[in-house]
Amino acid sequence: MDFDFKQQSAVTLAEVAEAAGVGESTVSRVLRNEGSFSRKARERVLEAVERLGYVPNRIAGTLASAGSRLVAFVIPSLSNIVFPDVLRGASGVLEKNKHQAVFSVTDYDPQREEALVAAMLAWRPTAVMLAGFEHTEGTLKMLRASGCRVVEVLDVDGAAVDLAVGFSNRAAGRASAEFLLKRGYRRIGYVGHDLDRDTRAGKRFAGFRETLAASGYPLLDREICSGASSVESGRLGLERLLARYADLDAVYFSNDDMALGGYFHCLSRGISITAQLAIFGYNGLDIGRVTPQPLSTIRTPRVATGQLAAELVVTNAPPQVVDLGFELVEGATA
Amino acid sequence: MDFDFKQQSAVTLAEVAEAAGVGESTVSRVLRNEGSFSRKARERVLEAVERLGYVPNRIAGTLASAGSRLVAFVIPSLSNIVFPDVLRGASGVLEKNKHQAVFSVTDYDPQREEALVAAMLAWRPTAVMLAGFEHTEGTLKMLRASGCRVVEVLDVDGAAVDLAVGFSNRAAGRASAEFLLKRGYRRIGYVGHDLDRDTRAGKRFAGFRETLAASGYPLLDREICSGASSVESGRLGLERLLARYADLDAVYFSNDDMALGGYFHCLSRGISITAQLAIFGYNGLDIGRVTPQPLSTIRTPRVATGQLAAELVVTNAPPQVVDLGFELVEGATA
DNA sequence: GTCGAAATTGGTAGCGCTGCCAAAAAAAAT
DNA sequence: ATTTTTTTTGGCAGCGCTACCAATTTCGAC
Repeated sequence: MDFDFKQQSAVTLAEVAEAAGVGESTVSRVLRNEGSFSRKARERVLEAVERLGYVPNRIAGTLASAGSRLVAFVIPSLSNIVFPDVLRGASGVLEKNKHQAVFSVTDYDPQREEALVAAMLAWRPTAVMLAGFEHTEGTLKMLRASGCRVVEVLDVDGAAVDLAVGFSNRAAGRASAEFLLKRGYRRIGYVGHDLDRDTRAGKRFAGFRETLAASGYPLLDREICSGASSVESGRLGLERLLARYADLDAVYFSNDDMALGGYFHCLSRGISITAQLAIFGYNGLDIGRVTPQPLSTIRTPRVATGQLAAELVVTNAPPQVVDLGFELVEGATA
Repeated sequence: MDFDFKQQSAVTLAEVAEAAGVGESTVSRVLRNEGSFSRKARERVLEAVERLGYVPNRIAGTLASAGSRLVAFVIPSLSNIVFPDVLRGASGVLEKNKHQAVFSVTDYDPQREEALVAAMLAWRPTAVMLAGFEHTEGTLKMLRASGCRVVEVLDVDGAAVDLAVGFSNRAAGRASAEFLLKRGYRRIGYVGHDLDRDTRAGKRFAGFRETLAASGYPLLDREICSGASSVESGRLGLERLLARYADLDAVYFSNDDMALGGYFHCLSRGISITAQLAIFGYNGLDIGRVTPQPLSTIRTPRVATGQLAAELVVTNAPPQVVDLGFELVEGATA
């Protein structure tokens, strides 16, 4: 299976200096466009760089100077569109500011998160971005000791290490409940995915139940599907829930994927949406806007979260928690 | 806006060595679990590491030794689920093999791709992964000169620089056309997104048209939506196409996102699917399996592509092109 | 033309780690 | 107890770059 591959290109800054007939420092200054150098020196350096096909070595550069301009993302998942969205927002800003994104996936496991944070810190990133506030003691300790910026995204209900950008999941849950109650729904159920792992979904659910309980129309039943959220498990979850409580009049789903599953279940079974059963989701996915009846949901600023998180990092902003809020989309399913 | 933040943790290997009362080399060997050292030395080192909260510096390590164990992904987009899927597959394998993923997003722009590849190579990655075979001359030149492994994913129709893992988009287009023809559809249209940028979608379309033309039932019309693929533009595209050709009996979409938009359009307008109009997609998204009528589409091994690509890299396999194939999902919409 | 200020330049000491090598210690063989 | 073999150990030279500083050149003003 093994195979001998040629070594890395060996053109170094010293060779460029030699070829250009200038000193190493001059090459370094020209390439970083920093400090002073003559027009002539610049031309000779650039010519040599071009001719030799020199590619600077940022490993060496970082070691010699200060910042790595590396931003480490330690995210729970890539299947849940939320995280690619945050990455997308952040990556645009980072690229514009000559930073690099590195990432690892924890699969919602705090122990893995700890290991991955350690691995990331070995690259001496400028900042580490994590989802939410729930981390192991070890993770927190490492982050605090690392001296690099820490951004906890997609939540604001908790104690931030340094920076935090997101919105209140608990408030989103409450707003969803209030909306359903206002619309007159009373026999309400919940279909969700694994809450222990996805603590933000857990917070939404907590806020939701709390509001229902306070209103005098407590949650009737819930169906928790093990594993990650998916359209299929949303469908299945609703089917199971309805088997137990056929007379539910509204169901809150842990997110839009699950809700779409529920929506399709209703379509398939001829369950009239809103007349017989209301459906409410979370996230505000694009697809939910194009279904024959637009999905009632809460739209979250995921891309903006990534963007702002990245901006705070590149501008070296002071520690703060930014609540970007969310928007309730009335839609037509509740 | 600026803010003074404490410097990086300054614990170095030398300090650990000092604290443990051993030489630097011994610390290095213990931490990498390589070479020989006594049980006692190991204990003292680990104790000191723990006590000082030492985090190895891979920047320095990489500079001193050989591989960075960094794998660079230069992908067109994070909105198109295809790429997060590939990343997901690869990231699992890479983490298992102590490699790190770095990425940048080109937004389907070859010029940006070139700039980003240059930026990536500055990190001296073990491998660079790109989408498809269409790159600028400059990109190819740099990649070849870099000496690092190159993996071109999600396509096999073209000349690979080194490794390639994917499937034939052209063949997928042909298979889709054959399927529709076999089902008896004759008045066929196409709704797609920007083909110049997404060359793989372009290849599918080319294969599709080719087969139709050869069959004597050439493509009747097409609607190209500018911008990225989305459910909304699929819906809109179909609406426009039907305004011109009301009597189409089947529509091929550039992917499942677009196709779902078309599907929803039919649902909304009461267009009977298959009886009046057939819909065919591409990708095999999960959501297409749960709609009341499962989407007819081609399922592609995206996660497996990422996995295999990563495996070939970590095992340093010889240059090769691996065609992972695809699966036609009959579904119920065509 | 001379002089001081400003612009430009190159040498060199690290950055923190690993690889190499020779020295020291421990174990095995005599 | 001595020699040989094996295991363990530490010193130190880089890896390729940037930061710092001192040296040199250029420039404008007098």
